[in-house]
Amino acid sequence: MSPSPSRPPSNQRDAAIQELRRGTELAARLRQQVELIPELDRREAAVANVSEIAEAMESSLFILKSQSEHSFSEAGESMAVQAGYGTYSSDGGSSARNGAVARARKVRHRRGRLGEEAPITKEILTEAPENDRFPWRKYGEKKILNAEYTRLYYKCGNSDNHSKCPAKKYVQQQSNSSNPPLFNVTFINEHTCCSTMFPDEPSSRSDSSQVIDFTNPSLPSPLMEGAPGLTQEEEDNTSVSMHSCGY
DNA sequence: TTTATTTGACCTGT
DNA sequence: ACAGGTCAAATAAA
Repeated sequence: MSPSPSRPPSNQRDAAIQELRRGTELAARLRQQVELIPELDRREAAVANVSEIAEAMESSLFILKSQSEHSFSEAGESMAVQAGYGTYSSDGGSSARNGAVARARKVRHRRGRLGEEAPITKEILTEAPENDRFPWRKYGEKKILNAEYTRLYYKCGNSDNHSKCPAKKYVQQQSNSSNPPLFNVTFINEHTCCSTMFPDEPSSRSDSSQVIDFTNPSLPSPLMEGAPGLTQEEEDNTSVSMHSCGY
């Protein structure tokens, strides 16, 4: 309805994407280097940090790419974004289905038949499945055939409030129990809420999710621990206006 | 008291 | 029939 909020020009976005790609590569190199640290504790801590850096890069890349895709095809044409170590497809093989519930006699939209857009999925392998700076709420857990660990189901913490964010993720611990354990995380749908959680900051009362506009270039990276200057009240005042932020 | 998580039931697609 | 995904009542935690 409302006109889409102003976005950075595409050339700026492309430049940012390029920089983020470079950052991702550098993080990969850095990881190789820190893996040479002889002390186990320090090595693991460093590897974890580098992984987080890489994830932050990925998230930012994904956000920017989602935006540029949207600017080309608003109507949810099949998106093909390749992002670092994550694969991205318009129908991630597992084809997330919408369930339905009889108990509540709710009529829910069925899975897209012909012409209905498939959910956007993105799969990554990570040691820290929680650490993607979005507020997730667990809604299910399931034993999966031939999987050693149960699969956990999360939806965006803003799925129930006004923004009706459709984003979900499935977390599956890899059976080869490496140390630290690896998790296969499948993201379903983009975030429409642009919310992130900053563990170091107390969440505000009655609105546990913090609404941050990731598209705002003035924002410091959420990766910086305890990053100051995030005035989310300002975001609230500007009513956030639903950026399609992706991850 | 409110909010988040757990868990068994039930759904859909294959 | 089975596997995977979702719901919502029950429960736990804040």
